[in-house]
Formats: sequence, structure tokens, C-alpha cells
Amino acid sequence: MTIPPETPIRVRMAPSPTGPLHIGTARTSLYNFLFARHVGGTYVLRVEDTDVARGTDAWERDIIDNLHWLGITWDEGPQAAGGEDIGPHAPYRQSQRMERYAREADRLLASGNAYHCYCTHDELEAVRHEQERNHQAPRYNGRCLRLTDADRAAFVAEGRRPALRFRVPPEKIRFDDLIRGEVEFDNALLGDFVIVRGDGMPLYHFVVVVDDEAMEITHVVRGEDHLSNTPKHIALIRALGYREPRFGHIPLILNPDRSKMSKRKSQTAITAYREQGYLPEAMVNFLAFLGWSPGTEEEIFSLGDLAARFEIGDVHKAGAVFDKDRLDYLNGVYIRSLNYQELAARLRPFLPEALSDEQLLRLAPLLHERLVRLSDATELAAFLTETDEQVAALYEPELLLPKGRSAAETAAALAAARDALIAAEWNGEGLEAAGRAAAESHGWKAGDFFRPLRVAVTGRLVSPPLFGSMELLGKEQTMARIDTALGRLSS
RNA sequence: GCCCCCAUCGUCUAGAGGCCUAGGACGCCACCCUUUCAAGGUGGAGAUCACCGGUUCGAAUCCGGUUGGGGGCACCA
Repeated sequence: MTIPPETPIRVRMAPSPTGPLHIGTARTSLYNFLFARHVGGTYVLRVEDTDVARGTDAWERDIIDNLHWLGITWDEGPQAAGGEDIGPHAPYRQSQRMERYAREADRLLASGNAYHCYCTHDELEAVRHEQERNHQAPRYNGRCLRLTDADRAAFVAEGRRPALRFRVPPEKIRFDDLIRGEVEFDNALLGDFVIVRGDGMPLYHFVVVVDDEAMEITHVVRGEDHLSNTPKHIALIRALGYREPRFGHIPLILNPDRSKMSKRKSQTAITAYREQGYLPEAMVNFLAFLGWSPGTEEEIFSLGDLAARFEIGDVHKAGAVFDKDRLDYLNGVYIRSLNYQELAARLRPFLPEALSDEQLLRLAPLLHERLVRLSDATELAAFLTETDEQVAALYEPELLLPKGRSAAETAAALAAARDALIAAEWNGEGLEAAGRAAAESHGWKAGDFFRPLRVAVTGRLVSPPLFGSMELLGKEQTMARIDTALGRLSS
């Protein structure tokens, strides 16, 4: 039985708190969010925390916080980490829904669609090894399906605790995938799989089906890695008499070698990107285009723009490589689109507390066109909070010399610059005017003339615009650093 | 091993039979601008649309096969 087309759309995301929010989970969540928003449906967050040992609270917090950071919100589910569940189908954490799973498992057992399996891990493994040796598919051999009551009693006497296995009907399963179209699998090729462990803990394939029904999910949009699990779910849905939702399997995000994106080969935690100073706007825009495009040549899209344009049927079938260069580019675009006030606010976590808000606001214009990540500001602005001694220690005197100039020549130029600056009005414009005039009367190209100044003041060859930097640093420190450089040049 | 999915520049993609001498973007190269670095501007290299057969007057677009890649086959999710 399928769900009537006029049924209001309900979608969900179902992260498992086994680690920080993963790029792939974020993208799947985003697509579900965009789909729900686009069609005016309801978006549910369900935490799949069955069989997750300890420490799930920290991961749940990371997942929820970062989802919020991206701007993804949901209508039902835990609204905040450790927070209360909102919605008519609470609780939304699977660890709190065990009664329902137990009840549905009993139904399956009673109807003969599931049976107790007393095989031990070792026995199962031995069978798998045997099958592997014979080049057979690694699937359950059905031993416990044929047990007599006496066999069962003997196992129980041994202290074995049975798992519950679903008896997979050997039939062809077809479904119309939202993204891939008609897909067919032969469940006769499948082995009976465990739905409840010996210790009573229900397993993923089972609980996902129970909860999607309970939460009236109409459209299951998930990663392509679940495509071949879908026939299992459909078999379960039928055995339980549930309504069958529509399924849509979105392409995987890939490592540069085109394997499924993994922690081993790529940076997969959203929080890591956040910490490096990627903007959520850039992240969302980038993620959305990994497997979808509006069909035009536009490429800068806000979350709202995306929701307005996103069609689930336009999602691609092929996997997409995560291209960090492109993310960097987009991040730069979004940083440059920020006004100075906003930029200063976002820069705050990346700069020393010693820098006042007022200084930060004056710094923002100097940085806003030269940041790929917000964290780049740390190095660019370091000269402001480093001591004069630290700055001096950053460079060898040779670094002060423009190409082809001697120490004596450079010292003379620097001294001329010093004299011009000390008399100038202490702001960017005044300093620049004085600096340029001095360069000209000294007969040096501006670039060469400014080099020793830049190195003296910032300790580096690369810095924000020189005169604005001096203005921010202040006259006293700027002059002290120039004098230090002059001293090193003559010794 | 079995099953399933996929296939346009290095990468993300436009393209739903003639508009394609295959467009855009990132990256790369060159030049311009320029106080460094960026940003910006201009131009360039870069794809026999994986391959082979069909269908058609005509195919990147439809069909079949091949190859290649990926995913799945747990008392993980």
C-alpha cells in the first residue's frame, strides 16, 4: 500500500550521534530541508541513537548546533541539544522509543514473519567464511528457521539469548525512486537479517521502518548508500502492514579519488570547517550544488533562494567530488559580500581579545578583500598584538632589502620614510600621501620604498595595506619598530 | 563472489534529438591594474560528451552491449 499523492508531505533527517555532524549528513539534511520548504511540507529531526554507547550527548549537541549554524531548522524533533522534543510524535530519540519497537517485533514474531535465531557470532562468522571460500554471497543460511522446540530449549539451557531475524519473502521488489526512477531488486538473493539483537536492542533497518511509519513520513530522502537497503525496508513495511513512502536516493559526496567521502581521506566534520572560518552561507551554497543545480548559470544562492528553486527531481544521479578550491572561492565571495560591521563581528572569534571592538571595526576594511577563510585574519592581524620584540624576531635584516638594494641604501630610504611619516597626519590617507611623496623625492619606486617599512612594522613581507596598518598600530609603536629596523640595518 | 547505481573539460556543472564549431564556474597560465598579498579586469589552454554498436534525415541527448567507477550484501548506522 502506498501513500496517496495528496497526503501532506513529511520528510525527516535521521542522524546517528556517533560522531560530529558529517558533510554528507549535512548535505542530506539540507536537501530534505530544501525539499520540505519548497513544497511546504513538514520537516522532522529524529535522533537514531540505538546501540550507541556513551558520549552520544556530545555528538548530538555537535549535530544539532551545526545544523542550526547552517541555518537548517525543523518543525518536529529535539529543538536544541539536550532540549525538549517538540511535535506530536515525541519522543524523537530512538533510545526513548523502545516499547514501540518491542511491540512491533512481537507482531512480526507472532505473524511468523520473524523468528528467533540462536546462532552465535562465531557460528555466523564460520558460515560467512565458508561462503566466502566458495565464492558465495555472504548471507544467513537459515539454520534457526528449522529449529524444533527441543533444539530451542537446548540452546536456552546453554544460556544463549536469541536474536530476532526477519524472514525475508523471496520476491522481487520494485519501487519508483524520486531521483533514479524505477529500480528493481530480487529479495530472494537476500538472507534473513537480524532486527533485534540478543540483548533486546532493535537494529537500524527495523527501527527506521517503524519510526518512519509512526512519524507519518511520506518521502524518505537519503544517501545513495541506502539504495540497496531499501528492498529490505520495503519487505519490512509490507510485513508490518505499513504504508509505503516514496524513496529518493541522493548521490554520494566523494573523496578526490571518487570513493565515498570519509574521515580518513577528507575533512568531514562540519564543525572543523566552521572553526576554520568558513561561513555557513558559503557552506550551504557549496553543499547544495554538490549534486544539484538550478539549470541555469547562476551560482550564488542563499538558503532562501535555494528553497525557492530546489526540485528533488532535479537532483543528479552521479556522485560529486568535494572540491575544496571551490568552497574556498565561494567563501571569499561571501566574506566580501559582508559589510564591515558584519565582518568585524564574525572575525571576533579569530582575533585576540586584546583587540578592541573599535579596532576590529577599523581592521575589517583592511582585511575584507583578502580573506579566504575568517581564520586567515589571525595571521594578517597578528602584528597588531605582537610585541615590538616579537615582530623584530620574525625577520632577518635581509628581508628589509628591496631587490638589488644594499643595506646602506635601504637604511637611507627607511630613514627618509621615517622622517616623512613622523611629520604626517596619523591616518591612512595622511600617511600614504607622506609616504608617496617621500618615495618620489627619494627617487625610489613606491613598491621598493614601502618594502622595508612593511617588514619593519609587521615583521612580514605580506600584510594588510601598509598605511592603514600603521594607523591602527599607532604612531608610537610604528616609529619604535622603524627605529629598530634602522638599527639592525646599520649594525 | 552476488546485487544495484552511475558515466559531459582536472573539479562542480549547463545540456531533456537539430539553437553544440559542447556554455558557465572553480582551479591553472598570461597580461592589465597595483605599496605586499589579495580582490578586480582581459585573454588563453583545457571535453574526439568513457567505448562500441544500433534507432533517426540528424544523437552528448533515445536503445543495447562493453569498459570503468561507486555503493550495498553485520546481532553498525
